[in-house]
Amino acid sequence: MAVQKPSIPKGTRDFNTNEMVRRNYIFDVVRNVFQIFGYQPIETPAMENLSTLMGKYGEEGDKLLFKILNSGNYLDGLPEAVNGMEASQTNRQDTGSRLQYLTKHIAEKGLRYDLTVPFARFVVQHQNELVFPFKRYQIQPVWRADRPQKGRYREFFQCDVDVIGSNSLLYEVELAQIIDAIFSKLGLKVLIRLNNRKVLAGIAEAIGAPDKLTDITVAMDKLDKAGMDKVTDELVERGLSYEAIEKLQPILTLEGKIKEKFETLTAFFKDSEVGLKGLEEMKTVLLFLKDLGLKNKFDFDITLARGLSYYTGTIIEVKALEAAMGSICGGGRYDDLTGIFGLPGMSGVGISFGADRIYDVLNELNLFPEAIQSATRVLFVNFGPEEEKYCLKLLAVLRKAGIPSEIYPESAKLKKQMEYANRKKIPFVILTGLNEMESGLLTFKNMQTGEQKSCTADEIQKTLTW
RNA sequence: GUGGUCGUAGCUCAGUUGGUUAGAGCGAUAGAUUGUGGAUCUAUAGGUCGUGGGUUCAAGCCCCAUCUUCCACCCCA
Repeated sequence: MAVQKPSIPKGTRDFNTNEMVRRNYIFDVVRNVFQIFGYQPIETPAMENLSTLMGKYGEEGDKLLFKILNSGNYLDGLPEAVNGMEASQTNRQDTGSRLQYLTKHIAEKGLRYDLTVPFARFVVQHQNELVFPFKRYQIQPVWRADRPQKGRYREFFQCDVDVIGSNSLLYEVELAQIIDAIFSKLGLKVLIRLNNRKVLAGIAEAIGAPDKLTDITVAMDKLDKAGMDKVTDELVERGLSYEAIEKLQPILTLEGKIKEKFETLTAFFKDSEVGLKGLEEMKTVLLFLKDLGLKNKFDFDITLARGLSYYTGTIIEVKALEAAMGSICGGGRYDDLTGIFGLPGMSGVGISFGADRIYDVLNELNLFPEAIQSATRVLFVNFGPEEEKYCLKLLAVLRKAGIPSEIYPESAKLKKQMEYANRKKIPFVILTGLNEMESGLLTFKNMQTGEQKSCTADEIQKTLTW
């Protein structure tokens, strides 16, 4: 058989031991903070029924879903018409609908696109077993059939925290605290941007275009990247009247202190109930945060939009201040995500940390602690069968004391064994030959400084115990 | 989905207007050194030039397709 070149699918990656140690460091920090705030873990399957996933992420999202081909002869039961259509209908629209029809028949499962929608499904399915408000965290990979580029992968890990079954704004505050705690622990300076969908709805209402909410937000979101001219162009393109745009512009360029933004917007929203409600919510959250004194900066940013269609209240996005990377954490409140699965009136709020992007940023800024680099702390050199037996007992003692340790598997040349320790960055080596066995004093070498001394097993254990 | 970009040894990269047997550095392995790693020296191994077609007397180099990498747009973590 011909040898095939090993490879993995586009946008996926292997992680070597070094990378995994660092990734686990991130997961550990995140998990610990989640737990401290009283969240509990769940997991859901990598694949969901397509009916669960479709239509939850907007039109774009549907296209980015990885679909799983049915097992068996998936062409069975497919109407002849689908194949017959091929020749006769060639225009693009028909191809589209034919594809949609075909997909529905040959694929009924898909890989999850995020953790929030599966969570909503989970909550509805297990509603009778859960205690509400239900606080859960979930750290698992998700998949998107996107084109890979900087900070964008087809398989990546999300770390979600959500609470469902309460509309208390205390949870918004709690999530901001979680963000602050995690990034502080990771040593990453971030900006927490906050906004509220109701504020955005209020803006659309106040400029007389309530039906254009999505168009307005999508365009607005690009303000810092594209600039006012481009945003205006896009708004025109999306069918907004000049009058509306004129009203919108002063709001978009709103700068300065949070207090001033509130004053301007309160006046702006005098006829918009939803806008005022959004402002009220924002005010509550921001006052709490101000009082709590977070380590990281936060800001009320009305240009923050966030695409996912299910958000209804607060929206949150976090950016690293010292690295060029998209958002590394985002989320918001969704008032009725469970409604579609038959459980209405269940408000939830949650955020998602993008582990892979956080990794890239920490790596770029050299923020991974040195101490996590090596796993094994001490290596026993192997001098032969007798010595082996002797060392195995000492090894068991060290391991029982919680010291990661190992023995070289054969009595190879010392050079080779030392090199092994060196390359694995094992900080200490114990040499136990016949001399040492007789005297009971082991040769203990520090690989970093190069110095070595004779010690008893007890002394070594003490040195290695922190 | 749209536009661009990259691919030669494990890694980073040379490779002339298309012309014999495709090179270097680092790394790896072995030895110099039989109880001591990092430094030095010596030797050795390692390549279907991403893949598949095509043009040509001749292709790493030119053409087409395809896969992959990276980047921008769209969208997003």
